[in-house]
Amino acid sequence: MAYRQTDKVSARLADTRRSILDAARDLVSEGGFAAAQVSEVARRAGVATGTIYRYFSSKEELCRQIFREVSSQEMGLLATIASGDEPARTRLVKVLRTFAGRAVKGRRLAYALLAEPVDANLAEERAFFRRTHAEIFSRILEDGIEAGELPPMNAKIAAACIAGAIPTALIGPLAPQSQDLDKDPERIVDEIVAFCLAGVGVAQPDRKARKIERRATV
Amino acid sequence: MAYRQTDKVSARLADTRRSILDAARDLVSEGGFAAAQVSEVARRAGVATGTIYRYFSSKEELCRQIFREVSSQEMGLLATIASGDEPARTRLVKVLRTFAGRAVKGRRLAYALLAEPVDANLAEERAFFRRTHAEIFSRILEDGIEAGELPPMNAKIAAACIAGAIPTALIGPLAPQSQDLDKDPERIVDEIVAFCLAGVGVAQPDRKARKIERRATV
DNA sequence: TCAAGAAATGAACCATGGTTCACGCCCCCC
DNA sequence: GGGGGGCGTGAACCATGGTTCATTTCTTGA
Repeated sequence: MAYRQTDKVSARLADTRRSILDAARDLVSEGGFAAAQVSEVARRAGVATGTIYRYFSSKEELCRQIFREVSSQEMGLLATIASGDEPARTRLVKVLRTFAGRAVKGRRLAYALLAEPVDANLAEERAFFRRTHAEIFSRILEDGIEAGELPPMNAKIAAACIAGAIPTALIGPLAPQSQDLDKDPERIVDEIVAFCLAGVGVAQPDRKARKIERRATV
Repeated sequence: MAYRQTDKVSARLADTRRSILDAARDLVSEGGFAAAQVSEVARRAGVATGTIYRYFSSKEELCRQIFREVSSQEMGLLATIASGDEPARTRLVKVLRTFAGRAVKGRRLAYALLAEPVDANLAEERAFFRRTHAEIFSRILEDGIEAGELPPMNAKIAAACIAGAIPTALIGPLAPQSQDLDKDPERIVDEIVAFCLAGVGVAQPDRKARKIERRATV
């Protein structure tokens, strides 16, 4: 025996792994998963193509990691708001505004996570991500129905509608022009959230009330 | 000069073209665009692979044709309802129920048209399709707002929300189990349409009224 | 310093699936 | 019926992009 991994080395390995993940994530948030070609990731991370395969068994696994890292961060944010002890309607407004607001800010990334064409394996990961969204929405709705804050409805279906409406109205061919989104994102987010709230039977607050609630979100 | 295309020949050519298109469309509605590989289309149509290229300059063009044929049929259906002279709210209900109803019935095809990963060129075609949908919705909404049947809102954004909510709630990972959709499609369609109507400020009709309107849709 | 083994390398490899093309056949007109 | 095409064929070709692996370059303990 003449070689055993020392701390210094394993730290360097961890660094390399990290820099590969970072490179991949950057590429994804710039140009979607399509831009994250193995050789390009390697170039960015400053390693050889083959090196990627010492850290990830396949491109698919690398992409999956990226997906998990990014999406779990987003979901954590929403889950925290959702599990607060405020009234359901308040939590609902905050969650929707946060979801929409973050999608606007990180449009390219949101596109990659929610809408970009990906292959079957990544699609699974995405399905999980979206289902978690829907579950967060639907749990709040159920709370609200139980508490009499919201009218009775099929919460799962309403949640799916919300999870479809918000990204569609913000990303992709039905979204407003990108420049308009940058110019006045709040107005557009307001409008979309208003649609969803009305959809689940929340009477619209007037503009002044809206402004107050707005402060409470990311 | 010793050859000029005769009627018999051009009829045969048209037939072949048609059978290629049919084969491709069948494959798409069975397994999405992914299943429509050139060699497979050729096999189904009973011609050689190379023959496809005597009728279509590329696979992309073939797919585009399929897309147009199928989607223009769907859009025509909606456009007809939309341009009727009934009150905006009635037209809206009919259009939404038709859109949702057809998506449920032809789920695989709807998936291919609306959600399946496709490459950039087909994505353009899809964008057109979806924009047309949104335009149909938004025109009705504008009519309704103008007539005082609907509250003021940004019709374009609301239309995008609708165009996102309905497919998301019916197709893909957030849709109910396929067997549940088959068991009682109407109930689910009702629920989704109710969400969208509420979203644009239409007070919910009670169940009896709904049943009457239901008869009026495809 | 040296041997043993891990880590890194990147050019070659391979799988997939669209596209081409040299050839044979059929159709038209003289 | 013969010649000048267009039409049909399908095996070969090619482009893309992920994956491998023989080789080289560290690292480590003796």
